[in-house]
Amino acid sequence: MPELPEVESFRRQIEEAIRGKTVKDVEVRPDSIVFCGESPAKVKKVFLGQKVKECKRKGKYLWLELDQKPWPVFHLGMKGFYVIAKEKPLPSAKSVKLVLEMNDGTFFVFKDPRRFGRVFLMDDPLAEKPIGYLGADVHTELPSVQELKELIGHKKAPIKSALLNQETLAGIGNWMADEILFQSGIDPHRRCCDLTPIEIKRIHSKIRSVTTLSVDAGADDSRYPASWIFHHRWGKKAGKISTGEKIKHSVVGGRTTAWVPAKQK
DNA sequence: CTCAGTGTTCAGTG
DNA sequence: TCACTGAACACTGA
Repeated sequence: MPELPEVESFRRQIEEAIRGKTVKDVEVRPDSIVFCGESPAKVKKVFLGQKVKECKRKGKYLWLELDQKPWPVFHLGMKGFYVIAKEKPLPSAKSVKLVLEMNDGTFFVFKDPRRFGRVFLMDDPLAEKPIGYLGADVHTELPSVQELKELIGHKKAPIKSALLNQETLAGIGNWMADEILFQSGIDPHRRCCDLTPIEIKRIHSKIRSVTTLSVDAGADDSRYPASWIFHHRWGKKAGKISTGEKIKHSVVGGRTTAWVPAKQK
């Protein structure tokens, strides 16, 4: 689920559901991996009795600003998600990591079936380790074309790897990178330093449009334009885009990559 | 039964 | 030292 559009969409739902409310009860399901070694008791103490002032995001990280620090910072990993509910999850509910009961009876639930997600406790999320090293957020602080050129123009890595690198730009994941390069008409294997200024300009424009469109669609992929490769990239057998050209799959930047050789040079 | 996957980190290489 | 690559991590579903 979680690339920038999905995380931004969760952020908005979370603000809507629990902003300004106070945490009345906390259930932490012990998991030293997801909670980075913090004890359940400590995690519980961070939330209990605190008012949620804001829910913020940078790249794929999201955090709650509470009355007191430290603040909880979440990363959804590959399969993590949040649920806003009116009822408490049953003890038997699988992959639940954290449940917050707010003072109005709303429940905030964090689930992570694959345990690649993380919860960190931080005093200054924007300055500290993972988030502090992120590049500019492609939704809220997209660099100019010129800045993008300076950021990637000299790199020897494939353009797809550069787009996936969160220290270069924050928020793009596997499907977004493929979508951006598909719409830019650029082969994902191309080295950054071989791209022309015109091509970098095209990539810049598509970073903006793919991000904006998917965020505006609330990360509901059924609302993404029918022309997007997104709708066809997973059917690995005989995959074709809407105009009939064949989709090829290869590995770039360590990730499965879907691209259309007939359209991407 | 085996393998890939909407991600990140870290050891290893040049 | 730096840029880059590939494996490891944990678990589910095809």
